Amino acid sequence: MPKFLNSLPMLLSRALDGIMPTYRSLFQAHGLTDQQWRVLRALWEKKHLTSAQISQITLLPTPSLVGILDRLEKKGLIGRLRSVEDRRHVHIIPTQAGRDLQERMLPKVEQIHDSFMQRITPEEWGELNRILDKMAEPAEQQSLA
Amino acid sequence: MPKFLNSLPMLLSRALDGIMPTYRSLFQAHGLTDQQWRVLRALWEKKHLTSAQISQITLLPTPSLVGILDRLEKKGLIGRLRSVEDRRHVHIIPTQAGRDLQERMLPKVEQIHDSFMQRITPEEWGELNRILDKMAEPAEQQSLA
DNA sequence: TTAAAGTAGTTAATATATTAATCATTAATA
DNA sequence: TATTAATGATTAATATATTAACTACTTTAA
Repeated sequence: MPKFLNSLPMLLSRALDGIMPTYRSLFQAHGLTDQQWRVLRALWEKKHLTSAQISQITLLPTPSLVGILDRLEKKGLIGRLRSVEDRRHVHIIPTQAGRDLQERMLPKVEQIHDSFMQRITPEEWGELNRILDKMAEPAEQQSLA
Repeated sequence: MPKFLNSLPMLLSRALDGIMPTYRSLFQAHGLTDQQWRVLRALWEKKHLTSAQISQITLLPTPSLVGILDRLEKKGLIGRLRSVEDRRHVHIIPTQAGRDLQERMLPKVEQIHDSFMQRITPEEWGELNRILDKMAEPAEQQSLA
């Protein structure tokens, strides 16, 4: 009967529920949501990225990005600039304030990451990555009429 | 620089993004969202559960459950019954239609689960559970002014 | 070169997540 | 027992996810 709790989605959700609050309290202390941080983080060391590129890196769906970018722009952390070569593209550019905020937050984010890493061995971390990527790797859609 | 993609949140998000679409297409074929299925699944073999109990089992936040239960109720899959002993509690009870739907869907859900299990060994599955639960297990909130 | 097909970003509609506040009810305590 | 504290569900406000549709712009191909 506890099969439900042992399902793959529940296992992963439980893990995320366990780790995200620690990250989130840091993000909130800097006025950001999880997703807003992800976008800033993706822009790390980049001059600019398109919305589609950010979506690919952050795994955030592009319709969600519209609002997320709106709010980051309103906070003065990024800017939007329509491309001249191809006017369909919009370059997302971190402002100086955006870069500063990233730089201030990144060490603390890495500190949290390290604290989680200390709970396991490097070998276990490698195993975790290997197993998860193997399970989630794109495959033929199975039929399920 | 690819440190971002190798973070724990991104690893787990990537895994979820990889597996959920397969489940989701099944849920959608039966007119349910991921969360609605989770609630039905939690009620499996139960006479009734309170909203708080469902939240604990499914990891769905109770404010979200209000709407989720509303929609399940509107579909005739569950019913709500205020407790007589303690009028603060509301019993969530699957209807016959709800039980029938669960029963029809469960084999296919397990089939999907099995298909993912076939990608790894039982030992790897054990490792995955052990490592993730170790990383996400509740600990002292770390300071992060 | 013009109509058709493709692309990037966005809007729209609905469902859920997050945090705080509220409401009714029950438990605890002076 | 009158008050206060605690509890369970809900509401409210804002942010995001999901799917489909749409718009402006580009590329392709007749």
